[in-house]
Amino acid sequence: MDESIEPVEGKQRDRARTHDTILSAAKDVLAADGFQGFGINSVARKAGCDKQLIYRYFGGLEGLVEAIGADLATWISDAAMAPAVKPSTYSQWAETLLFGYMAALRQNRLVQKISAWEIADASPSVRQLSKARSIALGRWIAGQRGDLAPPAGIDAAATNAILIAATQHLILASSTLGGFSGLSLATDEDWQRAEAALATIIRKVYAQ
Amino acid sequence: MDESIEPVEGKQRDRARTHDTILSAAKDVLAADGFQGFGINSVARKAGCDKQLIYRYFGGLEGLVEAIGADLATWISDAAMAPAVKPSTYSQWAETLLFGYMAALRQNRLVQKISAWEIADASPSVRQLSKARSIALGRWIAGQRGDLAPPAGIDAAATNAILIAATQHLILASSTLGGFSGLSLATDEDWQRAEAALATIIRKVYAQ
DNA sequence: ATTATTTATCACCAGTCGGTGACATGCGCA
DNA sequence: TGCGCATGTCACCGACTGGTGATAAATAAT
Repeated sequence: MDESIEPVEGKQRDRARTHDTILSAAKDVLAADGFQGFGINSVARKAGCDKQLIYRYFGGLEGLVEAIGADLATWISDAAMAPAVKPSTYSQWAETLLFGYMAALRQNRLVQKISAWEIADASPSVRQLSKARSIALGRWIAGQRGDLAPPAGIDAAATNAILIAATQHLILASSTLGGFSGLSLATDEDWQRAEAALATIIRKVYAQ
Repeated sequence: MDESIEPVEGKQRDRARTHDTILSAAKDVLAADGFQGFGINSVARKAGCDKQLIYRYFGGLEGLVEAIGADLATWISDAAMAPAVKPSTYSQWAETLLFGYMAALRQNRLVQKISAWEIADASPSVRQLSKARSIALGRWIAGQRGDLAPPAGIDAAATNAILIAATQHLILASSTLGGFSGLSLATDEDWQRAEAALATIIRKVYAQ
């Protein structure tokens, strides 16, 4: 008999490859079915391998989540491009930062999900992932920081938190509900409208 | 023997009472453990009765969720008090509406949870509850609507959606993370600071 | 007093979960 | 060649899940 027929495509005794397959399957399950359907069995099914391997290579679910977190260490720096022009006013700087964050978050579904779980669920696994997300975000903001000062009499920290909260909430709502509070957020035009409104707020609040 | 000793407190063959016990246990489980731990068995355990009764009185989990939704029909009208003075500018009206919503949402943990699940999870049960929430909210807003017009050149619908999104996100983040984006939201002073920043935004954007 | 009906409980089902120990198989090394 | 280790597979465990049919017990109707 010729046993070289059909090597079964992937059962090729390659630890590194299997490791990566599991990791990517885990991220898929997480992004698709949420933390609800996330478990040893579902990840193993998705990866097409035995769950025993997850224990061997990651030490169980906990280690798997840790590995995903490590994989997320640079999500925002990878996604948000550097500003084209150096901002010359605090208002410009805030706008650049907010839109950079918006673009980066919009194109990473997994990070969106994590941001949503952060406020919906307080399970240890979520904490782990949200910590990784937060660290990456903090590093990115620190890198963007300039020496511009906000106008006097404005609580910039609170205002920025509000603007970021709004941005984040709109993105999360759009990806599950397709909009928020009567504002549709499906098409690019919808988002241009939202961006325009945000820009107006920033300019009016941070007007020198 | 005296069999009147110890009537076992609640196993008194009272359908209405058992019905209410189950409903309130369901809301407790939902608010405490989230949708994760919400199920026939856990609700029955919490209510201290047999799960069969949930099928009999509510037709299963689905009917139970429906009943909870009906219970939520007036959450915001019950919580948000009527404005003390009738607003005379659009800016004032927006501020009143936003702070009313904020107060109502802050004091109802279950509705907070539902709002969070809305954007984190898309399960049918969540959709059901979030629909009930949304209807109650819409009715309330319609009741508050006046005949004031926003300043020209301002996209009021988008701006209001942004402000509501920010408010909602800050509340949800505060109850699970204790704050957002470096802004602490634990004490009343923290919230006064957030409210002040929101009021400033509204006044600057909606300045006539 | 004797039925009927409602209310509540129990035992059990198939299925899934996370987790583990035993086993097969292929690869590199001696 | 054969040995040993790394890789992958399988069968099984106890616990839990949603769901259902049969049964006990208390109340209402006759």
